[in-house]
Amino acid sequence: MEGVVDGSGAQLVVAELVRVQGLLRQLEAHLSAPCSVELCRGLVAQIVALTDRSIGIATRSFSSASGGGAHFADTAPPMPALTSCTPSPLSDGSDHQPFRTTNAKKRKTTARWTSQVRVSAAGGAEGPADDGHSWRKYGQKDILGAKHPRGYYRCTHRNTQGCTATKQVQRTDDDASLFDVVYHGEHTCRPGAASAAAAKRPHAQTLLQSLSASLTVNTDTNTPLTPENRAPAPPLQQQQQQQSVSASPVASDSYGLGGAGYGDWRCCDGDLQEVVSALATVTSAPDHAAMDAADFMSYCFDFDPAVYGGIVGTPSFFL
DNA sequence: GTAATTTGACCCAG
DNA sequence: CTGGGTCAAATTAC
Repeated sequence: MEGVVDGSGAQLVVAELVRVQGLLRQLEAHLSAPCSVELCRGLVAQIVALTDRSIGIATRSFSSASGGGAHFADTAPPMPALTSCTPSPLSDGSDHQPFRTTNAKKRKTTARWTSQVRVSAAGGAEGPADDGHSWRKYGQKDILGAKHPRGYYRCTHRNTQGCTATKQVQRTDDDASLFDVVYHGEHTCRPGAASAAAAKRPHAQTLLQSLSASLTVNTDTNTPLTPENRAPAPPLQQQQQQQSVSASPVASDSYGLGGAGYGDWRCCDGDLQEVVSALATVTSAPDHAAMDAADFMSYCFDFDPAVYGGIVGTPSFFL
């Protein structure tokens, strides 16, 4: 197993996780003694922000280590709690060319495919988990050969801020609790300050999922399913993925790794997936402040103090 | 009253 | 001609 990513990125992620650990310990201390709810909320906010940064660092590390493109795996198996990017009904012949460049009056010409993920329903079965953005449904179509209709959404801020991001959501045929979500374009809107971080990195959970999926190990060969040995995707599709990532805010913000290439950060995919899962959970936990410290850490990190003596410590996947 | 959703029609690529 | 994506009027929700 050798998901190889950038070494400096690894150091940054470790540093961020250590800070998260410190904040969690503070939170634990505060929760075990009378304290201000606002203080705890502030700590949670810092934890979320740091986690978000870690996600961004890890994402870019993997992107650079894999040739500059984020890989939205087409063959990764499903994972608990996380979405998986699986062969989808969306990926039929027509969807291999989702970005037609036309001058069609009614068709988007600027939208680019950002990601294609499979997500589980949030709580109920009405729709996939909130991805941090506000969407407005503008259409629904029955798709040939699919059991469920496809919903079309655009960013709520399209009219006010000209944000061109769109997404398509379709319940999977085989599991009604799963949704295939295809994102087009980048968010150019500027939501309120409360969600500024999310705006800066609009699909943190999506990217995490993609990151995790991209490092899924083929258990038969014990070889990571990198783009090189994964079943070949349509060339156009790969090209589009790379284009969308290279132009994304994620790839250009201040935490960038300056084009660093392969490093010596070797990842055990199982551990990585745990970390990714934990990070994704932290950023999507419904009410961090409502949990007590033990529940919070258990929920987010499957943390057992008796075993680990720490929340994160030095992640075991940094070998 | 405003915003969001629904839904049939329209448009275009293949 | 067909299927997918979008529009926009009507409807519904807040």
